[in-house]
Amino acid sequence: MIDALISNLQARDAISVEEEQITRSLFKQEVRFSAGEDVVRQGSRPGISTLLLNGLAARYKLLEDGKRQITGLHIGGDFVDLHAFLLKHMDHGVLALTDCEVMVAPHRSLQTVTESQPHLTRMFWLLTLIDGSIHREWITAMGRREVKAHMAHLICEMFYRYRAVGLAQGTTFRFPITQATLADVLGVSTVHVNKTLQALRADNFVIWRDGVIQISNLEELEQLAQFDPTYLHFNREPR
Amino acid sequence: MIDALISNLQARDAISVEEEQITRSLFKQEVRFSAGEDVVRQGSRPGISTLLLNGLAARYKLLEDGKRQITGLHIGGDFVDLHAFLLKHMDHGVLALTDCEVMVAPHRSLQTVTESQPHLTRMFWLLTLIDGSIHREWITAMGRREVKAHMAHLICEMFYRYRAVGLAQGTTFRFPITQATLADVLGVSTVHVNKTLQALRADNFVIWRDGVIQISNLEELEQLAQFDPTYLHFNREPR
DNA sequence: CGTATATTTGAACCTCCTCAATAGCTGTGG
DNA sequence: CCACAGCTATTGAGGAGGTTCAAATATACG
Repeated sequence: MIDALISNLQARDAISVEEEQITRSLFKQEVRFSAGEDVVRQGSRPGISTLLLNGLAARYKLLEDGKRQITGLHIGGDFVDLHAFLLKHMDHGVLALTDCEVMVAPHRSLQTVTESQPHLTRMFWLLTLIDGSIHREWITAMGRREVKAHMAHLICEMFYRYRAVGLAQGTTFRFPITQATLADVLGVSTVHVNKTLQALRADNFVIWRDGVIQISNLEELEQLAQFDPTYLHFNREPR
Repeated sequence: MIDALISNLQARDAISVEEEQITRSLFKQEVRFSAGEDVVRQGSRPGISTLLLNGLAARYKLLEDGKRQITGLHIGGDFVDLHAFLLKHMDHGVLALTDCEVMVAPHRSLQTVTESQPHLTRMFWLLTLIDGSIHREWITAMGRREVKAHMAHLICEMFYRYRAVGLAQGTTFRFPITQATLADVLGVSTVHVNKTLQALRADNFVIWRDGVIQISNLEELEQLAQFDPTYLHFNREPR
């Protein structure tokens, strides 16, 4: 199931057979986390980086007053804490929102890649740059979109990302997140998430039940969200 | 004045004399931008990356409805659009907030670095990862801090960053940003920026006049902001 | 000295929050 | 098989934080 990572790479540039093999060989033992468990702890210094095979995970920061903000969502095929390879210190945590299967790559293996595989190194670098690009879009959504448009934007983003790894059927995809968690993504209260969600349903933008989202009209939803998928950089070109 | 970039690198790991020379040789012609000019245009595909020598610049996104969100601030020594080297397409613009001097590095030179200088490559990668780390902190501030604390947090961050490149005298530093621009950083209205700033002044946290900030009591300001400089990764270690 | 830019102020309004209670769902043990 | 616990979703009401609009007041510049 490292295939999803390969898909994510192939979606951005051609990956040679050798590079694919090297990438696959990076990951050793498989580990499972239950929903609610920390995959990576805030403040730790991991010697490994984590590839999410399946499940939903969140990067988050805790404030002293107990508030939580989720700064990123990750699905199968995401190299969740690749950045720890160079940052060394985790300034945030990674939480399993559902049961998760992951595989881990020792940092010394990644080091070897950087010493001998320039193109693959650039591709890994690229993955972290796309994370950054998503961060910028989220900042924009938090600062300058009202909550309804922000939520619509998030739905669009997750749809494109799930589809890219083959986890969407038409415009339907599984996105098992609770409203309380969603509140920590959007930076608003749970109550407001609930009411906003109802507004989206009432206007027939989405059908969202039992952790499954069905986008009724993608074009209209994108318009509401002012969504432009460019920032996900799903274009294949020499990097 | 590439020194500030070297400082930024040296602050995170030892850089060899050879690496320093290679880094310096990357940058060719010097270019000047006046306040208000675009350094990099949203939607463009630059063949070069830009090092800011001095001045203040902002990354920003424009929404269709005319709203603007600033997603990052950059000062002398910041490799402003290094990420364009691999992302290729600019999903946001970079704006000179004051007159700016920059130098540019052709992407093919950066390509050469990645082919032959693994450690330097990792250091450049690291710079983009620190940008990402700052993005996460901004997301958290936007989502879970009230405006007063958010503003305090930004002041703390800019102080640490200016100090790291030798541009702070004690707790005083030049930060020539208008309140309207600050509003686009914090994601609030200009009116509210003004009132929040007055509150910070009234409580004697800062003296901010003519583009110069003097932090009256850093410790108290950091407490108000719940500021922890860890995310700036100002620690020197093997990367 | 007039024009443009930046800051400051006031008032009405609205988004979103907090607090608190209700209702539905799922799994577990007696 | 029911009772209960625990989690998730939903609802209502009052209140705080932040917005918008509009105008007044600096401040800078040629």
